[in-house]
Parts: sequence; structure tokens; C-alpha cells
Amino acid sequence: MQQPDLQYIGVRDDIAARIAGSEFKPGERLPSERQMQIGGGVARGTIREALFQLEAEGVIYRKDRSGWYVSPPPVVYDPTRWEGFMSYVEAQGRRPETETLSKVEIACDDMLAQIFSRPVGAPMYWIRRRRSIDGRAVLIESIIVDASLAPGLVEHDLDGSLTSVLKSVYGIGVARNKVDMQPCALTRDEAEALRVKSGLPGLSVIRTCYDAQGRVVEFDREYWRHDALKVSVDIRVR
Amino acid sequence: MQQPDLQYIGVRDDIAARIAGSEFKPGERLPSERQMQIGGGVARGTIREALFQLEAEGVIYRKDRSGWYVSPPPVVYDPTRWEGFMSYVEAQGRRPETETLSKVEIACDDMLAQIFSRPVGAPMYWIRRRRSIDGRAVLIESIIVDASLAPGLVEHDLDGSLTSVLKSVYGIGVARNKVDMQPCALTRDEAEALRVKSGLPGLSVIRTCYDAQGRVVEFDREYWRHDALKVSVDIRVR
DNA sequence: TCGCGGATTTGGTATAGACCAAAACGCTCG
DNA sequence: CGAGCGTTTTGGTCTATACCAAATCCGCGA
Repeated sequence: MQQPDLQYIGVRDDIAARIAGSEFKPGERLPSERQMQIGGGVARGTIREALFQLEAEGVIYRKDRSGWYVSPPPVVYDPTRWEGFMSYVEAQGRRPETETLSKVEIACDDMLAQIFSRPVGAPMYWIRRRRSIDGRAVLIESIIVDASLAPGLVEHDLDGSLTSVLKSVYGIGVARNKVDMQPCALTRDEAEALRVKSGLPGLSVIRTCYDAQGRVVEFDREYWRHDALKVSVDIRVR
Repeated sequence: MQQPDLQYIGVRDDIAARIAGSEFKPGERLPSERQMQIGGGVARGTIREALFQLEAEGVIYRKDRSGWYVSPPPVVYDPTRWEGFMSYVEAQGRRPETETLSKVEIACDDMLAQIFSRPVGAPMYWIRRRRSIDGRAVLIESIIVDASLAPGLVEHDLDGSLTSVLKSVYGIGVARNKVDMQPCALTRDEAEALRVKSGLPGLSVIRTCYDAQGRVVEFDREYWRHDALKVSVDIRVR
């Protein structure tokens, strides 16, 4: 669409090269936007255009009003493997963390009634969690569990693997897993919980878990930072 | 991170509401940026900020120097189903199209040698295609095929399903399929072929196809517009 | 009617300046 | 040493303006 004679592309390439050359390492902060201006006569808007570019590429990310930082590498996620976040992040040599933001009992609404094949008003648990890797929040998730299948679930500690609690305490195993993924923009609620600017690109992962009887036991909406995740699927045909 | 008292959020909501209210329908062009200014005293930069927001959300897209258009709904892609682009797009009531941009024989380089387990210098075919839905280019792909397995492949018409050509002409069936997906930014080459602004967010899909003997028969890199695709996987556990 | 060419419109890039709120910093005081 | 509190820095938002090149539009002429 255009050649690299554009100024902001030049600035982008410059910063990218300095990152590639390890002048700035993953997690480190870049110089401030105004500091980057000092050398050559370039407007702050142009610097910012370059930074947005690198942000879209997943090379850098920002902390609000704090600065721009070099992105760590993404973790690999395989939706066909039946492994929880804690275990696959750890297996990749990273430090996973889960915080439960809220856990409450709610009444089944129209949408949930359809998904769970349960009557409207049936008790459900709604769990919101934030998960981090190496101290950086990478996703927030909103989980719905059928309360009749797992009574008292919210009394347990849910800062670890929910799957293993369902299995060990309630004997609920998952036989089928439906996963939808779609690039999206992080809206206000998600962005706030991830402490990022609203509108930043993300990846929405929606999972529906079924038990052996075909009942829906868990419905999970995850919103990931777009630079934190790589999806990998290995399929044997027929 | 902030409340909707920001001007550009207000403009965004306004445009989004008019789209939701069908004032503008999928594929239609929005008024020009300068026209949107006329009513209330708001700078063009602010209008553009709102448009970028909607673009990130996948609600609208742009044609260079032509205008902003309402996005059509995304197509659903299931990497575990062994169906080609042409068939699943058509099955969703959309009009798929494939153009072959180039097809040449190349020598196997280091990276390809490792992927295909073939000697460096071995003949390979390199096919570049652009695929569209309802007349809008949504992905460009770069395919590598082992020439020793499919001699003369590039003589065939490849504007349809490559899979079916491999199957019917060469008797090559795919037994295993490895798919990697990652949010990315479209770089200059891809962006140019898709006629979008370089740096726009996209989804990179990398597929490696193996035959029954475990040989790699096809290596495919796809770059999708981020708003054109929804990935759906349905897995039966063990 | 169709093709060509010039004028117009459009988004893309860039500058310069301004103000704000949150974050980070640094100092003082207990 | 630590907590609290101003000060400074930083990114976030917004205005106004300017120029460019590509896309589009429109009218003329074959």
C-alpha cells in the first residue's frame, strides 16, 4: 500500500531494530514519547503512530500513563488438549496466576437457559477470574456453572484449576468441549480488568463443556490480550 | 479505564447505533470523515479515533482513500473439519472466490528443509493465492508443496480447491493436520495484496498437512483480515 | 455509448500546541 | 524506616491546519 518512506514507518523500524538488538528486553520500558522526539524533528503524533503499529504487531504493550514496554513471548494454547491454564503455562516455563474477582449465585436468564437446557430462573454460579503470566494480566474470564450439578462450588478455593475441583469434588468429567475463537476488541469491562486501554485488539475464546451425558456443565467466556496467546491444534483426520 | 464522557467514545457509540439501527447496512459506505464533522464542533482526528475503534471491533472496515464501510458478518472456520475454503464458505451462504497470484517452482531453503524433511535445494512449488468472500478479499495465502510428491502440480488450475487436486490427480490424502493461529499485524506484502493499510490487525493461520506416512505434503501460511473469521472447534475428549 | 482525461473528493500523513488525570517520584515528617 | 503528601512526568485526548496521492466523479469527445 505504501513504501517505507513514511516517517512513522521509519520510526517503527528504528524502535523494532533496537528491540531486536536487545537494547530493550522483554518487560523493559521504552523511553518516553517526548524523549523519543528530542533527536530528530518529529512530532509526538508521529512517534505515537509508530508505537501503535508495534502494539498491533504485539511487539510492545502499554501500561496506562506509565509507558510502553516490550512484550514477552506468547504462550501456546491447544484447545484439543484437556489441560488447564495453570498447567500449560507452567509447562512452558512461565509463572501462571489466577485471581477470583467475584463468585456469586445468579438466576438462569434466557440465553443461559438455552445454552444449559435448564429452566429460566434455575440457580447458576457466575465466576469471574483474572489470569496472569509472569505478573502481567493476560485474560479475564467469566464462567457459568450449573449449580445443580455442583452445589456449593463457590465455597471452594477457585484460584487454581476449576476443572480439577469439578472432577475431584463433584466427580464431573468433561467428555466434549466446544471452543469458539474470534479476534475482537476489548470492551470497557474487560479492558478495565486487564488494565488496558478500551478498544485494544484481543482474542475472544468461548468454551462450552459437556459431560458424558451431553449436559452442559460449564460455559466460559475468555478475553485475551491479543499478544499473549498462540493457538495450536493438531488433528488426525478420520 | 475511563467512562463514556470521552468525545470519541460518544462519536463511536453514535455511529455504532446508526449501524445497529440499519441506517447503514453491511457493505455500505459511511459518510466521509469531513461530512461527519459538520454537525457538532469536533475535529477530524477525533472522528478518526472513533472510526479506528470500530475498525478494531470489526464493525467497519476501510478501502484506501475510498471510505469506510460496514463489515459483513464473519465466516466460521473449523480447523478440525477437513473441508476447503470454497466449500465451507459456500455452505454458509456466501460467495467464495480464489485467485492464484503466482505459482512457481523454487528450491528448498533451510526452513523448508526442516519442515519437509527434504534436502536443501529439493524442488518445491510455491503458490500464492488471494481468496475473497462476496467480492471482498479476506485472506492471502502462501502454500508450499513438495514437488516430488505432486510433479506438474502448477500446470493445473488452482483457482479452486488445492486439496481436491492433490487427492484426485495425485492420490494424496491428508491424514494429519497441524494448525497454528495467532493474532498478528498484516505486514506490507500481505496488506498490499489485501489492499488494506499495513499494520491492520489480522489472524495468521499456519497449517502443516501430513499424509498417512507422516510426510509433510503441504505447508500453508494464511493471513486473514481480523474481522472476516471466526474459529470454531468441537472436541470429544479421549 | 464508451473511453479518456481533468477536476474534485477522500482518506493518509504530519505538525504544533494545549490541557487533563493518573502514575511515578521524591521529599518530609512521624 | 515507612507512610503520607505534594510535585513532576507520562500517556491520553482534542483542536486546527496543511499537504499529498489515490480514488472517484464528471463531462467531453470519439
